[in-house]
Amino acid sequence: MIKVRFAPSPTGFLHIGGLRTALYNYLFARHNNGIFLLRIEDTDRSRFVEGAAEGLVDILKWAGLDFDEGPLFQSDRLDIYKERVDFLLKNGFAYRCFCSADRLDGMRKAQIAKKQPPKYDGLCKSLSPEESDKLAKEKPFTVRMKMPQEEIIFDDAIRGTVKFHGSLIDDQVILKSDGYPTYHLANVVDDRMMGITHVIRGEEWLSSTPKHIILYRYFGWNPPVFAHLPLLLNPDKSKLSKRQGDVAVESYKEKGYLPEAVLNYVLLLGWATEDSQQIFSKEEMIAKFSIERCGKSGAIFDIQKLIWMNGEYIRKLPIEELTRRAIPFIEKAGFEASDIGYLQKCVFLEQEKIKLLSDVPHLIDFFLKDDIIYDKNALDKVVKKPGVFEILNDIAVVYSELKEFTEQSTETVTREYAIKKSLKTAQIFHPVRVAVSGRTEGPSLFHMLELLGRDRVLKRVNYLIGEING
RNA sequence: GCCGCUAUCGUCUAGCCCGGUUUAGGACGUCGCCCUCUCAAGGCGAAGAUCAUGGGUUCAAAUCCCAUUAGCGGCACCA
Repeated sequence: MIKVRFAPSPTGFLHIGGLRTALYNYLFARHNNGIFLLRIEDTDRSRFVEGAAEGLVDILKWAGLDFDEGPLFQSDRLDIYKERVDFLLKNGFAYRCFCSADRLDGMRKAQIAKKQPPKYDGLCKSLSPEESDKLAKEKPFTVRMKMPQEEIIFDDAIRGTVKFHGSLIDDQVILKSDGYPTYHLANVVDDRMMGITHVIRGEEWLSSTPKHIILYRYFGWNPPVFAHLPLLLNPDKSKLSKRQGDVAVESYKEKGYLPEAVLNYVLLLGWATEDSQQIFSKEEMIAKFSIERCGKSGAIFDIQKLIWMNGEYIRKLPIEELTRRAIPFIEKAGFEASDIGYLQKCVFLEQEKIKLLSDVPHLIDFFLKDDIIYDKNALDKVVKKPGVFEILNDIAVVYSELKEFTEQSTETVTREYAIKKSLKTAQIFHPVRVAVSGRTEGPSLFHMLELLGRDRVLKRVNYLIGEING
């Protein structure tokens, strides 16, 4: 039975790169009818952020990456790690280290200054068991694993065979002086005890993997399959970071990206099909995903393509659904959103123009409020032209004489008026558009007029006539 | 500094494992044309890649081999 996990630490919001890792794990599990587990790696008390774990669960839910087990918290499992550390200590695979943080720090700085690799000098390694036991009662200590001085070779499902030499790797701290395990220990122990078969994680873990391999060996366990995903990059090719744009999935949600689009976009950052398919339903993702087709090189996060993709998904959404999702944004902009039927009509007229849900309030605001703002540019370009005053006056009369004020009837009489006056239709359409909406761009004119209704249309046209006069 | 990973259009990538079907394919973006009451959307088209560089192997290399370079990642009592 295939089993994978997503194992974030609760130190803040979910990173967009983390979302991709979670997605790949999720897809791999679903594709293989396996299990997807969520584990919260909260072993660093100094970086713990209140509410972060809940936030992680919420945003995963928003993204639709439902997990089958968890969330499991490492802080609930301290006894288990402690027991494993004792095992290592007893078998000589690890030793207590009583060096102070100051000593370690000074040593590291000196090594770096001498252009040497920063590495623990092994001072406490030579302590006898008796000395170690005695000191342990007096001083705080950490526990370090012993790195064997040999070549460590492992297979990565994405990168193939990878080799490191143990002599170059530090005797890693696996238990901190506060009694909490470090990532390396907790990760290995949990993956084993939770039955994880495939570890799919970011490339930043590749060089730690030999430590994990050795821990598995010390415990007498078979390691899982490792797959290290390429990193997500800033436009300058450095590891994607806060400084150069949004990395929190939460902020994409707030900006009005659809989870389907974010997932689909992130899917393509490091994975592709042979035919370079771009748009995937979730079912297709699950059906087609495979680790073998993951790329090896880092991918720059291109917001332009995400925006395009979001537009694609928005255009495909049924109008009821689109409106439902847009309502929080409409309300946030200060508009009343109780008349769903009316909002649906407004949103429908603008659907093909929406890139982000947060665009919606602005796109439809002239349907929702009376004191519309006339765009300066629109006034200059369209209204301040000779003949506009007369046209608007005539049109107001024509519209007021209409029996029924509909898309069809308004179009018919407007075109008739154009012929009668030997005007190009655009000479009438444009000023009317500006008069009723305040701007030059918008939905097709007559759909807009019908939705606005005669009263509002006449009121706005007459208002503009007054403005031209004044 | 040491270790490791990576390297195809501006960006995401296909092709590479199993050399010839590649005038290196698709997508975003850009530009042009069409449609059109505007903006979009849509349709059509264009520009854009000496396949990091240099050597081999071969009748033939983006594809195989070697070296080099560059970029990135890791080297915490962070994950």
